[in-house]
Amino acid sequence: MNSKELEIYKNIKQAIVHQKLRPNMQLVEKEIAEAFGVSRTPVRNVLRKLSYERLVKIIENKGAFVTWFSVNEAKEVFEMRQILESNAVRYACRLATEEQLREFGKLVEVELNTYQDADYIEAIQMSGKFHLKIAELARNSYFHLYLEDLISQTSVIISIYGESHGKKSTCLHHHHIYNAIQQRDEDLAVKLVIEHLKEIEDTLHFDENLQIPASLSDLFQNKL
Amino acid sequence: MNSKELEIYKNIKQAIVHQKLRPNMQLVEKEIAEAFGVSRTPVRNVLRKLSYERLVKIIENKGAFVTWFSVNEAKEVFEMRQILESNAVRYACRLATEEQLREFGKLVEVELNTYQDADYIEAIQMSGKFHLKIAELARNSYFHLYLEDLISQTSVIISIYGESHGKKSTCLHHHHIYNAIQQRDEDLAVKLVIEHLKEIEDTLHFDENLQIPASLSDLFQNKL
DNA sequence: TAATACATGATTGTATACAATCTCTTATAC
DNA sequence: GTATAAGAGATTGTATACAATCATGTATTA
Repeated sequence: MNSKELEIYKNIKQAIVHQKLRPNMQLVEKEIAEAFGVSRTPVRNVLRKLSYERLVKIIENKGAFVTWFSVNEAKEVFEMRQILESNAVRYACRLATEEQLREFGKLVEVELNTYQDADYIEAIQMSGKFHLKIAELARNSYFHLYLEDLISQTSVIISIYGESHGKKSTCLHHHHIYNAIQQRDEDLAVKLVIEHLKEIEDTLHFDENLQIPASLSDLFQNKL
Repeated sequence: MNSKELEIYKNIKQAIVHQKLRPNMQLVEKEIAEAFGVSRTPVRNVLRKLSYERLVKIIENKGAFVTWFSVNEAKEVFEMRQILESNAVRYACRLATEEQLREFGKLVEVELNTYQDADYIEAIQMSGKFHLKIAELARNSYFHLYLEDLISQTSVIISIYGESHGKKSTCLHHHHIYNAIQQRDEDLAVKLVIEHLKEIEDTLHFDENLQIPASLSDLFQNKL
């Protein structure tokens, strides 16, 4: 992916993760192409990449839509995050250098400060960075590869089923997890990560019948 | 991905996994397009998908090449497989229905028979199916999603560093693992899976300096 | 002879034109 | 009035033409 596509990719992904683009919304190639001053070709490449990350669902001859996660799909995401992150944090405890831990400490500090003048969108971003930092410390690029996607998906899931981001507790949890890693207390760190993920999941209101309409015509099309 | 692209995708992926296309070989768009009687457009889409699966590496303005895995990358693959498969097999023990276990049993039988008239390529395929079946039984689509890729990557890694596939021991291991799952003995199943993966990894000869040339010009380019 | 510059060919990257498909409207028949 | 069919518009899918880039080979010059 070259710089032009990367630019488009980052923008769309951010719009989805920041919940500017809501689940089920259609992403029309031509509109995006015109917005970025390019042809449809690079846009199509970006939409495909996003579909492999499950942030976008492409339906043949219909188009690309921001992914709607069913209750079951959402639970799968949390389950896989628990598996990967509990392993990652264990590896992190064993493998992180003192240098890396200091850097990690700074990140946690910044997150705490960011929370003070809490911008919702910044909170999403900071929280994601925290979790991905643990993946980095674990020294296996697949942790980062997979968790990058799963964490982005979590943002969409939260935008569907709840209002969890930016909670004060998130920051405190992160700080406790950091402390455990810093003291290289594997078992405690794993326990805290699992609890943390559980708490996020528990703030959600899983309603099978919930539907966010992508447009007014969508909302009313069955009522005429 | 539509049926046309799927056809191309399956063919190229199979050629890589079956080691017809060797690591570092270039995949020229035009050649592939002509071979399948299509334009470059769908071929490019397929190559991109394969690059997201890490079977192909795309270098800007140079082209697509079958991925070469470094020793470190190879070890990451095995490490992540151990994490995912040990979890998957645990879930499988808990969640698989009796019906699913019977089906699984048949698969193991077939694998044993296939081994008798052992075709190397069939052995690769059967072994992959076994591992992916466990991912299915675990009832979380991410197991299958991730392991599908990791298992394909393993084939390429074996083609670089060793000659492990099709061993008799593989089949026996699989049978033992199946028995453990069938008896829902989680801890035993996990232990056997970890041992099995370790043994595959141990048959490899990790040589940092190993290089498979993609062509003669590649081989001699540093010697002139 | 060695090094640089230029030209050529091959390959990938992008834009665009056209084909196929789907959706929604309108018209027609019953 | 309802249901079916035809048609227009919008959107995606594919092929192709052209642009950009890279690698190779040749020629020129010191």
